[in-house]
Amino acid sequence: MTEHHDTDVLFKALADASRRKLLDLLHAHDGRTLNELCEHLDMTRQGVTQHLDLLEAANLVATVRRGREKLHFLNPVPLQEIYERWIAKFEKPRLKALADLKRRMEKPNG
Amino acid sequence: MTEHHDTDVLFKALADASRRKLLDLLHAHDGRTLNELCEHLDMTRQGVTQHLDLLEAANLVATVRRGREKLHFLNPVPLQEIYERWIAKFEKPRLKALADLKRRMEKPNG
DNA sequence: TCTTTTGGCAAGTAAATACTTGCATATAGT
DNA sequence: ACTATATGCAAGTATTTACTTGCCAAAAGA
Repeated sequence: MTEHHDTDVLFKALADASRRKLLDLLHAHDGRTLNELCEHLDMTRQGVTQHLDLLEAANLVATVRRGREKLHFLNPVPLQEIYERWIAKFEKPRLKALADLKRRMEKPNG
Repeated sequence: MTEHHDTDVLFKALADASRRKLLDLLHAHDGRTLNELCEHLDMTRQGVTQHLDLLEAANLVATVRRGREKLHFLNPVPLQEIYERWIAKFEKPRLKALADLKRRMEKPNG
């Protein structure tokens, strides 16, 4: 609507479970090639490429070519911006405190 | 994918600019009726209803009927959960510090 | 009771989305 | 040079999504 275009691209990039899984995979282990990522998703390589293209357009993934391979890296900055713009804004201090407590209780030795 | 269904519903609810605008409207002023919300969006009432239904399914909006009116309230808890699960997880302390700094510099008298 | 206001329900449509198949290209290894 | 590997590009398709139009019902006010 009256909103920044990048914001829309970013939220749309996050709106698909396969793409969130790709982010998770890169979070667990950065710098993977396309084929390495494909092994974890139940779709063709071309499908994965298209998802990665969207993540790259949203600036959530950066790539580097090394020879015939393409390495993928996670960029968490846009997620931080979502937090600043969309979550901190809506956050009630009490609710944050509750969430913090819940997190501490869920992993007491974390 | 291997993911919780609610997570998908939540991200999909946030993936549309009109729905994010509705959240903004409720953040600015809670408890609005359907028609009040319609005044701010350039679409039919039925279209707005469908967006609100998705927000309600994602538990981002709760409603109460008062006579013939339907009042809408924002529930920020799922946003907090996104933060806990998706942003804090990907966050590098340095990047958070940068974002904080950027925010302070952008509104020096905020 | 009659009319207006507020909202619900259902079906239709146009566009966006998530894939696929098929073929082409560049790098690497033998 | 030949083959295998890693990826790119393009077009087709089925589903989902974001709307619309049209009609219906309930509550409120005259």
